[in-house]
Amino acid sequence: MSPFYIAGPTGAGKSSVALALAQRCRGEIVNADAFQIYRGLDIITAKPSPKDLAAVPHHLYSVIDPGDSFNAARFAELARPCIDQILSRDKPALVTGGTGLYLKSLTHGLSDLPQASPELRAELEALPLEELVARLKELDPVGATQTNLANKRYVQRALEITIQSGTPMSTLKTDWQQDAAPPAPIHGVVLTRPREELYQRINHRVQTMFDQGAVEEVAGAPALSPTAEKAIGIAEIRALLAGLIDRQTCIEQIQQATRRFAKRQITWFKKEKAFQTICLAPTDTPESTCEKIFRLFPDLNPNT
RNA sequence: GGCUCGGUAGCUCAGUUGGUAGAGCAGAGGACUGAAAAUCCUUGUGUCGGUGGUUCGAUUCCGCCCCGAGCCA
Repeated sequence: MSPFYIAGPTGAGKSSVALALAQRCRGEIVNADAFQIYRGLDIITAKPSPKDLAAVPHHLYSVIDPGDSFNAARFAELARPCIDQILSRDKPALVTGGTGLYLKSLTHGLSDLPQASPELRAELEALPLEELVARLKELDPVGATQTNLANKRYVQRALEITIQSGTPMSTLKTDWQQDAAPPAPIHGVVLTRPREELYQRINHRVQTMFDQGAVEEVAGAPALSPTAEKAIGIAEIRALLAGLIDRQTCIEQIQQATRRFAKRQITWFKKEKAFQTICLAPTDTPESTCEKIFRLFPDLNPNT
């Protein structure tokens, strides 16, 4: 048995569909969102409500200290046993989230690569991009052709792998081709909406976050790790708290950043051919969406 | 009513010593193997406010009109 994935851009309604689906098929939900995994920041990361979290088993929500750094490999290490355990109890595991890389770490696995090294990273960070590119070309010429050399972060990572392992990154990376046979059958859906509607939902949701106390949440947040700090809204709300922008501007900036993020997610999921895309309409409810999913995946339906 | 500035891409503006125009932002598209809500790449034709005139040719010069802002009555 394999898990069932519920992916899609932010604001499409993944969480409520996952909840309804879990209730219908006695499933358990596993989080695949890079920020809902941290403790705290419940409002700003749009976590399911306490009521929803209590309604069916939810896993990997609020399990990482926001002062800790986290990454895709650690996610996969946590998620795999969690999924296996659910499946071993003969329950559907509904992996739900919008972080494409995290989902892919489960569907396709990650190559066996060295972990991030804060010291090396800081050292590389100090160097100009041209210098990093030159070093990569020297240490791993093949890898240099496979890396986006305009993206400093990718060049840094390629160097980090090569330097730490002593082996060129290009020979360590396993094949991740789209058409290559995945390690296991992949079942899942991408839930999306027409662009205009999705954007309206995002705008509305950000407004609601402010009504619910997003500003107070960020003001009272503990020290955040560099990774946790990247959640959309934190920088904006801090600017508001510092008096650099007003509330309306802050809301608009967060809405815009979220819309852009959703667009990037849409781009990512477009090429995830293993997932069935379901484009939802305003009239769709979590229930009606479940029916659509059951039609595509009859095995999930407990009544068949 | 008079005078002075403005009116150019969705927004803020640049520019054309007369040969129909370009930046930033917004928007759109794309990439993605341990920072991924991150990071990076690509992408700019618009009655140059309207209308007459001068000119081979006007968004550019001139007249009038319309719309803003300011000053003087």
